[in-house]
Amino acid sequence: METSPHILVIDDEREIREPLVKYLAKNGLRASMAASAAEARKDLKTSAIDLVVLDIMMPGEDGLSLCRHLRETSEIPVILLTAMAEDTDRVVGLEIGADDYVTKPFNPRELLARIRAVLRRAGAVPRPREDMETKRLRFVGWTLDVDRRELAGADGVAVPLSTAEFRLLTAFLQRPHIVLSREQLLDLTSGRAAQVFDRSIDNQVSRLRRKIEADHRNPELIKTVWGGGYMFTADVEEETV
Amino acid sequence: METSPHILVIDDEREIREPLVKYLAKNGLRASMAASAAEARKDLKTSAIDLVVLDIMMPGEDGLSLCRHLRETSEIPVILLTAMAEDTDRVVGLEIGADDYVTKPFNPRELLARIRAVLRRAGAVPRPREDMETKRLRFVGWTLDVDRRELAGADGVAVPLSTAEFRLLTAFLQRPHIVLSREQLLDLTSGRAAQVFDRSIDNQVSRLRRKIEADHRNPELIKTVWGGGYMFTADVEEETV
DNA sequence: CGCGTCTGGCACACTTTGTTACAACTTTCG
DNA sequence: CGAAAGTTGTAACAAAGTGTGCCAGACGCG
Repeated sequence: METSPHILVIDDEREIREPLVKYLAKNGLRASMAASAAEARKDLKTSAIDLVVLDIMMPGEDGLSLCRHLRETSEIPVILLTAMAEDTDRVVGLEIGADDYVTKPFNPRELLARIRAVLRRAGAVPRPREDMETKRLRFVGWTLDVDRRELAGADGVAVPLSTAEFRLLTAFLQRPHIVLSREQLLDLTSGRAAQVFDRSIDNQVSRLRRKIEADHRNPELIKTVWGGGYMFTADVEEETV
Repeated sequence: METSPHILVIDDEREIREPLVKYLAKNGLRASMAASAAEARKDLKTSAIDLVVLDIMMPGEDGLSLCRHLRETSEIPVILLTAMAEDTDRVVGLEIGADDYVTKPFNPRELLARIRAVLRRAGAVPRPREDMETKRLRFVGWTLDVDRRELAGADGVAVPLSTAEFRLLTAFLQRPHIVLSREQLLDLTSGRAAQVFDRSIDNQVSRLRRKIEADHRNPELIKTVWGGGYMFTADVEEETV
């Protein structure tokens, strides 16, 4: 069952906000609205918003500020509404991380097309599935029980994993056959940014290899991509319980 | 090691094309140009293009047609250049899958900001350069498993490949029977521009030949094209799993 | 044949990665 | 509360991968 994307329209002018939400709903999108940045922040906390349409000029906290905050704390795409058609404003908007902008007055059909375009791009990203009902991940005989945080070999014998090892393995298993940089892996496992000479991922990979590779000197599962990062090379089978 | 994104500008008007490429290069991007859709298709085959800036109105095959083709066969982002500022044209462009558009005459700085914005979004995704669902490439007994980064001989024995060797071989296998210049190979394998006396590709070819040629003194698979580059001469069979 | 240019291969320098050791920190358990 | 065990990041060194300089030989052209 496909649930339609949830759009949040943030604009202080009711004459803009309400018709727009109606129009979007009529075209198969779920749409909510907020009349201020403060109101929007509440909605963002309590709803699973997929995309934000955001007016720049608003009393109180303005759109650019909220946009910046969104960019820092989430990956929710933002389309800016701007009254001015000046180049500098457009550029500033894009530079602080908005995904697109539309100048007022706008053609609703064009805005809809842009929303769909941005959603399409965002959807293309292999996003970590938060609605993971998957409980077990299998690969070449191994079984990782995500709920119990347990890894069992083909013979059924459990191999204890530390927290970091479990997170690293999970990150790999959710994204097999693609190269993951150290920075990405660090982000996925601990959510922190890399130091200048950060070798912690190397170390964790080394430790994980000892536990899951037949010969940790000739790794088959976690391959090194010189100058690129690491890649999990086995097929992964998901088992939802 | 600088690996700046590689932009392809496609426009039939030299007065647009050339200054734009210069401007992009001045701002830290690698830029190539094509004067027609046909020329562009060639470049797209032999270079690792990260983003396309595409004029809609061109003699011969027009921009929309090429854009549609790009969207069907790859995930390379497209920014459209359009002479008209009419809503319908914008919408059509976005609906067939362009990532953004700019109306002529355009402000170079704005276009640059849009290019950066689109690249940032695309860059978040580990980009599959080709629409490669292909998992195995076979040639005269050899089998390259692209997902596992493994090369196996006719006898099934695996030959270890380094990252650069793997990338080089993949570049060849995806473009057999075509002469590839050193510059193109460098672009395809490491995404960087060539130095003045760059011999790294020669070196990698030499190393690769030792691994896959029966007699690396008389290469049969990777032939040297004097003054031109290298050419992979065997037939390649793709196996999609 | 002679000349300049291009290519193959080697050696070496440099970068990146694997591994070990160790210190700092957390958790467990008495 | 404190000791013991386990976990994790940093540093250091060894090993592997990669690029550059060089030279001899191959090639194209007169």
